[in-house]
Amino acid sequence: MSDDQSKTTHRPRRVTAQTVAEAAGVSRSAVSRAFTPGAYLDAGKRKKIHEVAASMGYQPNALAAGLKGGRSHLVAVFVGNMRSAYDTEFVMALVGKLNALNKWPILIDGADQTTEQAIQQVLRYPLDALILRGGSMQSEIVTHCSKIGVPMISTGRIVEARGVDNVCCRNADGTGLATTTLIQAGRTRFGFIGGPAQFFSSVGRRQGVESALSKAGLQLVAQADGDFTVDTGFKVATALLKKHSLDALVCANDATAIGALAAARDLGIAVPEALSVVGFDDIEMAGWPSFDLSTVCNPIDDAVERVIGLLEQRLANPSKPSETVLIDPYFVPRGTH
Amino acid sequence: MSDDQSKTTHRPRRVTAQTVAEAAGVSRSAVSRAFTPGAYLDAGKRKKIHEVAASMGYQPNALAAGLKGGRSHLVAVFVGNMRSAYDTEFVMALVGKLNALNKWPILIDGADQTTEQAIQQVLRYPLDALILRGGSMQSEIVTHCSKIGVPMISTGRIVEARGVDNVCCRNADGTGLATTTLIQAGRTRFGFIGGPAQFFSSVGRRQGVESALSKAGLQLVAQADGDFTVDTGFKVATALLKKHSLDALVCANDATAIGALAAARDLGIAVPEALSVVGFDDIEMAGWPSFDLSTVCNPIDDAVERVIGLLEQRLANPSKPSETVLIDPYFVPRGTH
DNA sequence: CCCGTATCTGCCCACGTGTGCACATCATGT
DNA sequence: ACATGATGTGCACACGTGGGCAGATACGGG
Repeated sequence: MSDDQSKTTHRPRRVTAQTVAEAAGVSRSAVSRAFTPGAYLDAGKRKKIHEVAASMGYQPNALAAGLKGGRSHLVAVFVGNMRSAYDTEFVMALVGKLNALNKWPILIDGADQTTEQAIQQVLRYPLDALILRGGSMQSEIVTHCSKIGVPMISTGRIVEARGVDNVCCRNADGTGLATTTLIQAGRTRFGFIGGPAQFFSSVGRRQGVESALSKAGLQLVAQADGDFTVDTGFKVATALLKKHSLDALVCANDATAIGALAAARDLGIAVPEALSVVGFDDIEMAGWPSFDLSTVCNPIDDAVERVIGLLEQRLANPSKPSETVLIDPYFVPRGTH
Repeated sequence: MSDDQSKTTHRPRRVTAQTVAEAAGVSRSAVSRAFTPGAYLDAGKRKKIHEVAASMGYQPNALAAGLKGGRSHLVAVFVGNMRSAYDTEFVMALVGKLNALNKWPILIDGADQTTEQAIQQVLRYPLDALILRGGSMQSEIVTHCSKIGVPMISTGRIVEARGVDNVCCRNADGTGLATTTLIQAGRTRFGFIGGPAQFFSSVGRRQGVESALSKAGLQLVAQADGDFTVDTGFKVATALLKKHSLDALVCANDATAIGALAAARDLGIAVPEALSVVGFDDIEMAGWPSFDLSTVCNPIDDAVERVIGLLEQRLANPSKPSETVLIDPYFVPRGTH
């Protein structure tokens, strides 16, 4: 009796197909077939099974199903910087799309110190894919995933490796576009505030500014590195604007630009009359009335759609050659230029 | 031969313990033990196995392990509103903590139309727990989870149901605190902008304002409902400020307050000289130089820590009675009051 | 030499499912 | 009546792992 009690109360064991089969008076196979679209099963029996299953709260165990060799429907999503508004907007959009596809995103914080260990642990699941959003993934991990056959899709940073698909914005084109627009409006004394020096996107965006200026016979008056945050944008822009006389400030992302706007206001520099400020990404808050920031749209919906598309193609054909999709950014004129 | 080829190339099958065992010249059990801390195994043999495993990229399959009856280490996280800055900050913090615990968060977008279906699908996995962040979860789903024995932890909204632990902010205390502070500073003509009318947190926060005013012999001059976004905050605040002469505006969250700040500025109302504006949550951007918003901190780290604590307790003792943990908010004085 | 003990290892079962295969049932055409 | 095809169903296996159980080996004491 003590045994019975411990069995029935201590472990409220999950209801299984066998239990449902007994309750419905059919074989376990029939239950399995009842939940498999396209399987041969008498319509009446299928209905009966579904009723019994619903009353007992039965659902086929996805773990067992995934074990059988099919897809696990689990997708790891590695987020380089969870503090960044663009990355979070991106991830949230991606999560919605994956949910709609019945793929289950496991989120991993890439900024944490224990990330490498976490990735190792999560790779114990037979993942359908690993999606990288920005960040600086250890190449060791990429090699590992490639070895165990987990397809990877990188976005925001191009990873040149076997089995890695890429979706990335034409960063240089984006800042080039913005710079050209400002030049045509008569700006000549340009400053640029980047992200961390080695960051993929920061490098591309800087090049875009320099090359557009160079085509017009101009060059950067001043530049500095930030870290993609508002606070640092504020500090770096303050220092830059105090030291140099600029009439245009191109920032590597919107957060930096928003910091720069506050800096200009505090220094009494009129935007956009005396100074144009443009950002990059077009995060939601760039359009808020408080900022009304002119920026370069790094279209999230496009990118997410392409990521999803690549994922589907990859799952349909695992040996498909790797692909790199480039997304076209476009200038969004608002009130700061 | 064609068979061989299809086996070796078409399906790059996952490397299994059996393969490693053969390569290392040991039994499959030995491989399993090599990855099980505390299991009897010759130290040298364990080392050898680890080396071989590393070279082949072997990791024990977590699906199979979870199937065996232990924990799956998967935790579903249901996010009511992915567009809300507070919710995203909360989720990101939660994700980091779960990662550190080797629990794998599966994110589900609660705002999507297909949410109910998605939840049903994800419940096919034997989840360790389901964490609800805000939103209005169908009670049907709560009942279902309770039936199949998946523990739930709700945060941001108190769910009274069997098997649901709660972590929630003392919303009324928070706005009460802010209101009292403004009264002591001499404010008398109060307005309040809430969230959607039926929202749990909005109701509590409104009550806090009304009760604090009532204690001081005052009452609300004007109030309206928003939807917790900046844009709507701007519109609603504009309407409110045009119609009524207020000297204090309490907003149900920071986004609404940020919209209200822009509205006041556009209407030429000086903040904080002629009007105090306070928000709720203390999201990161409330502290940005552009806003410098006085607000009520709804401490994320505290709440996440309590959620994690409840999760650990629940896993250690599944029959532990449900618990409701209340978090104390506190006023954060900045530049808008 | 024998026995007890401590340490190590292999066999085998259970976990819950999907599905190939063989078989059963039944309607239909000749 | 019999062959044939269509439709439905149960058996049994495989998926990859953890761990219980018993057997093997080594070692030391009597």
